Amino acid sequence: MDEFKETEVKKRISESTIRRLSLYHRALEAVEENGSETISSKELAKMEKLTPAQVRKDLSFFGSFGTRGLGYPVTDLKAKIARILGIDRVWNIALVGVGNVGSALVSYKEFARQGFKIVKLFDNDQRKIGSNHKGIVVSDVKNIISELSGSEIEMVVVCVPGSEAQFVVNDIVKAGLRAILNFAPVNLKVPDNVFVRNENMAMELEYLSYALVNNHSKNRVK
Amino acid sequence: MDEFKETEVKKRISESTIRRLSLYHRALEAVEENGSETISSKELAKMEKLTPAQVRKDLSFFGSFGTRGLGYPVTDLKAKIARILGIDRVWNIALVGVGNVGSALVSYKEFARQGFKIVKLFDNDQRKIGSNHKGIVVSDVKNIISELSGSEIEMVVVCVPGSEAQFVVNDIVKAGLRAILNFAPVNLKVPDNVFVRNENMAMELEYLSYALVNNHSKNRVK
DNA sequence: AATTGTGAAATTGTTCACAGCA
DNA sequence: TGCTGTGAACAATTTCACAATT
Repeated sequence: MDEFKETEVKKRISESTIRRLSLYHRALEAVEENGSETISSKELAKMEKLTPAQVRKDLSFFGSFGTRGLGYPVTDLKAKIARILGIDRVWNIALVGVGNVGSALVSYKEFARQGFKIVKLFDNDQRKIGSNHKGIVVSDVKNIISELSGSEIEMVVVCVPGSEAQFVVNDIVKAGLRAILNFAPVNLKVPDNVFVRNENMAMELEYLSYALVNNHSKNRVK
Repeated sequence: MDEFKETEVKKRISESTIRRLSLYHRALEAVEENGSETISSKELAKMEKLTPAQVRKDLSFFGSFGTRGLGYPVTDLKAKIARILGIDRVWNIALVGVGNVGSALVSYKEFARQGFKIVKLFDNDQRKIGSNHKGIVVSDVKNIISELSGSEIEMVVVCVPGSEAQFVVNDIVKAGLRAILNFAPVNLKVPDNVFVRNENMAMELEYLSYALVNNHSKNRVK
């Protein structure tokens, strides 16, 4: 069974590597504003509390972007990472559930700045349907399948209550979309080719609670 | 006796285990509403898309909560996990930065439901200071050190712009607090005994972007 | 018969250490 | 000399597999 490998075996890039690419990208934005032209793995690592080896290893999965003895060219590396992450373009996004969290996200600058553009809103509340949020008129979630099918929208942010989330997601999947950012505190069932990321803000507070109660102390710096 | 587990030399429990405990707790809340009295590791795993072995291993770090042949008692296990996470009590929380995200969190039901009670608000905007959000009057962030020092507040949610976050956090640390949930897109520098969790919503969209662009498929054969 | 609890094995992820290059 | 790129070593985490228990 361990004979020959296929020639085009896709390397398995770990989720943590991708998440760190986001951090590197963010750090490089800051460095670029400083005007620095190059940055070493050591400096980049320090900015995000990682190790230089980790930075080099992560980047090496995608190519050789640096110059030995010098470091990485800031602008170029930033562009390459943006390319890898697919954020060298605009993504059109729909948001379902214009409640507290939903309406906050409509105005969330960090999304816009990274090219994530919320262009459509849905809700099931008659009082909200037809109302205007930041120039976007709220549509009835009943029409979500037809409005998303074949549209320019490729991602959906779900901010509805937990009890409704699965139904909404079923419709999103029916409309043929494959990327969902879920703020509802439930585990969504989706087909294998659909990507779901969960944003669970209470979970982070629970982690802090655990840390305080268990009186952890962090690792020493070597 | 599993009572001794707590007094033993502290095992290093991984972050992922703690995060999964949050998931188990959430799942058990749902199961309890169903009225089921016991649940097997297999059922619990299925609810959160994990493996039964993972569930048993995670729980085994903290004690023997189940009965062989039967499974785990739902209400009891839920209470034990709440105890481990430290969410068997109310945590008083301050929130700094009453902008879009900040004010959404003041009304975020999931926090309240888990015993995370936002009791104090801070901002640096004169138009917001003195205003009322859900019964809480916004204080001037200038007074944050004195208002938090020795108060009943033990955690702070930071929702200020990235450029201000480090300054606010310095004051939180000066006030003696040790748990921070950070929504600003920057890496905060804090002493070793202070816990910071970062909530980076754009990062999750970036992950979705990567997944779509790289045409991943979750059921890819290894 | 069903299911836990847990060492051991397998897998995945991180760090080391150094060859290679500017 | 300084710093990258990377195989190898190491560490952490997950899964397996089965004895123990009800």
